[in-house]
Amino acid sequence: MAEGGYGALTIGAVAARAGVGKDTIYRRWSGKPELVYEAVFTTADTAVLPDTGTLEGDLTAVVGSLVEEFSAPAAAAALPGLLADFAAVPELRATIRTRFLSPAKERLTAVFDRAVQRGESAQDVPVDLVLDTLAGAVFFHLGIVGEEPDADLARRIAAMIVKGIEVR
Amino acid sequence: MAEGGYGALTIGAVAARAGVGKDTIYRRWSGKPELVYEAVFTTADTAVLPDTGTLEGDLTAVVGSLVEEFSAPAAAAALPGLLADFAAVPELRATIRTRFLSPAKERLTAVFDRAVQRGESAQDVPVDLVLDTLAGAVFFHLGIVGEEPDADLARRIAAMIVKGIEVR
Amino acid sequence: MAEGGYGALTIGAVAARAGVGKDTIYRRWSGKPELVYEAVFTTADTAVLPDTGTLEGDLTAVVGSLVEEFSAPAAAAALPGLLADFAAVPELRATIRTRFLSPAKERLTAVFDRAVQRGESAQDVPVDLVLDTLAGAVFFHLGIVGEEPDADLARRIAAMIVKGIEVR
Amino acid sequence: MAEGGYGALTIGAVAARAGVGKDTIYRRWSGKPELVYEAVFTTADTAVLPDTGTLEGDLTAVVGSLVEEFSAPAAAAALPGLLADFAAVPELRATIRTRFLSPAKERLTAVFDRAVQRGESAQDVPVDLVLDTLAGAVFFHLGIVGEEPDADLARRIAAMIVKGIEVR
DNA sequence: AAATAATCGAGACGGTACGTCAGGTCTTAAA
DNA sequence: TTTAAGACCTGACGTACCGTCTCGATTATTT
Repeated sequence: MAEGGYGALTIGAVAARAGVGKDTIYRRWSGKPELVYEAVFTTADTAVLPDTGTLEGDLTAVVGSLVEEFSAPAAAAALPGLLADFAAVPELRATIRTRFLSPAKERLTAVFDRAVQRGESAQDVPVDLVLDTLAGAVFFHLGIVGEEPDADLARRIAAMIVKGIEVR
Repeated sequence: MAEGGYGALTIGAVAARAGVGKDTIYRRWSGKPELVYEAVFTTADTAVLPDTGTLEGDLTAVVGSLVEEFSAPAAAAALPGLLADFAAVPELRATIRTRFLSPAKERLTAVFDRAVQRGESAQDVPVDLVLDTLAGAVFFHLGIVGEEPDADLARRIAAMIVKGIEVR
Repeated sequence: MAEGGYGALTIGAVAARAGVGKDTIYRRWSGKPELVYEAVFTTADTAVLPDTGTLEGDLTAVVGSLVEEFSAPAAAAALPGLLADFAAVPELRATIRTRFLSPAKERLTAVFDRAVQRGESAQDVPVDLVLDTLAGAVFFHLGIVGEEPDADLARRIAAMIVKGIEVR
Repeated sequence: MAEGGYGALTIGAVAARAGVGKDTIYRRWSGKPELVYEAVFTTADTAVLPDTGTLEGDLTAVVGSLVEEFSAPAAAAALPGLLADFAAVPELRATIRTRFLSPAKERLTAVFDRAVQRGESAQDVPVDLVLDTLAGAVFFHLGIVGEEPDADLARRIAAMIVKGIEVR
């Protein structure tokens, strides 16, 4: 992944470098997308997000973890091609949210629960849409356009969006 | 594009269906990405955006045009693979903003100019980041996750983001 | 063998159908050629050839037994590929005469002994060459060209050759 | 062919050594059997057989040309596997006589015509059966059993068979 | 009767070849 | 000069079998 990117990675080369037959790869993964996904995005991020006390602070932390996830070298190289391959197959497409966003969704839900209790947020926040927006922003900015992972990025994106959620 | 998606479209098939030699294709386009880009995203959207009088209204209109652009059948089928191919080559990657977002950027700039004059918005709005966020949200929601193009989507995304820009 | 021929027969399929592990096959036979040979050509033909009283009659009986051996369904399906595999390995090639022709050779030797005693044949008949010719004729006619096993075939081949051996 | 035999010859290796893509091979030949056949057995043997004046002499010449054809290094290495592959496919099997024996058949027919005119042979000689016998003898002796091509072989086989054809 | 050894089925494994496909370049003959 | 047609080299694909190997489970043998 790091050497040539998603497109240049071939099952045959992976097998050869692993000292393994191609069959052994195909026995465990159905193809390149599954293999790369598992290799790159399975380091379960179990760190508990801090309770910063404000919606904006919490949201910045969530976006920060997305930035971290999407800007890791292997991930950045893999993401566009990987998502394209998933999106090309209806069955795989349906799993994208779960695969890439389920930890973020849990965190986001917790963040909103706290915000509701503090009275900062309404109860009917459309979590999936917010998540798509956050992830889309990070993915497009880093993965597609290829901007460097600005240290301040998470804060700026979070700030932009938090206002639309807060109860004024 | 519409029949099999970006992955299933081959230069050979395009040439054959066009009753043309492959060379004739390569004489005009450097490869599949350029060909598909020009075929799908070149219907210059020249419609002038209405001046709705409010930042939120104007922004909704901009996001609406993005939704329209990204959810056209051929575009939705092409986008993920197309962006992945562009993103895989540094030279092409640098052109993504221009290619896909330049009309939207013009509009967005105009919208912000008006908002500044109305006192709704500060002068230093980071247009590119806002644009990445809007485009990312729309692309991820429609192109990747594959949600149907909700009629209300543009308004909801715009509403979410406009608050972060408005001067309170 | 009967279902798909020698080429379509795989050790794995044999093992599976036998409800046996592949190792169990390899523990008993060194590979496909040995396995098929033993399965198809080991039904020891112990029938004693009749003493017809003439060289031609005896020879017809010998050729007849060759025809019978080579035209059994499994044998006809196996022979070309089997012989090719044997012929490809020098050590196995050396065993072909013994494996496939030793019963016929015994009979042929006996037939010639009787013919010499009757004065029908010289003493220095080149048994191996005659045998190669008889076997080659039968194998080529049935196994390769694939002619149906004509009931009269043995007599016609024997008649053709007996004249060259008889003392005139 | 000469280096590893029919079994060790692969389309990929042929293509590589020829500096050619595999597709180019498959575009011209349907597979290994056709490729090897054309490479090894297409050097049309156009030499006119001499009219020796006797059936035995003529027949020796015909068998001699078969011996020559089947004992050329590439041919000897190819024949068993090649015939096995042809014999395994009904459509190809039907072509074996034509492919390998048609020049010999022409010669044999001419030889018999002359023999009939000289009164040495009956008119109803079963040419195909004689040819199968001659070819089978040569093939089995050289190709399968692997005997060295004895200089005298053609004469001995011809002598054995001519008697069965001659009118006595 | 318990401990040990041998044998087995299942099938994973590293290899190698298969035949197909698309990419992008090239050659040819006709327009 | 440009074109349609398609051959060409390259390299990856996903599949099939090879013969070896490692597993447990099941028998047999020994203690």
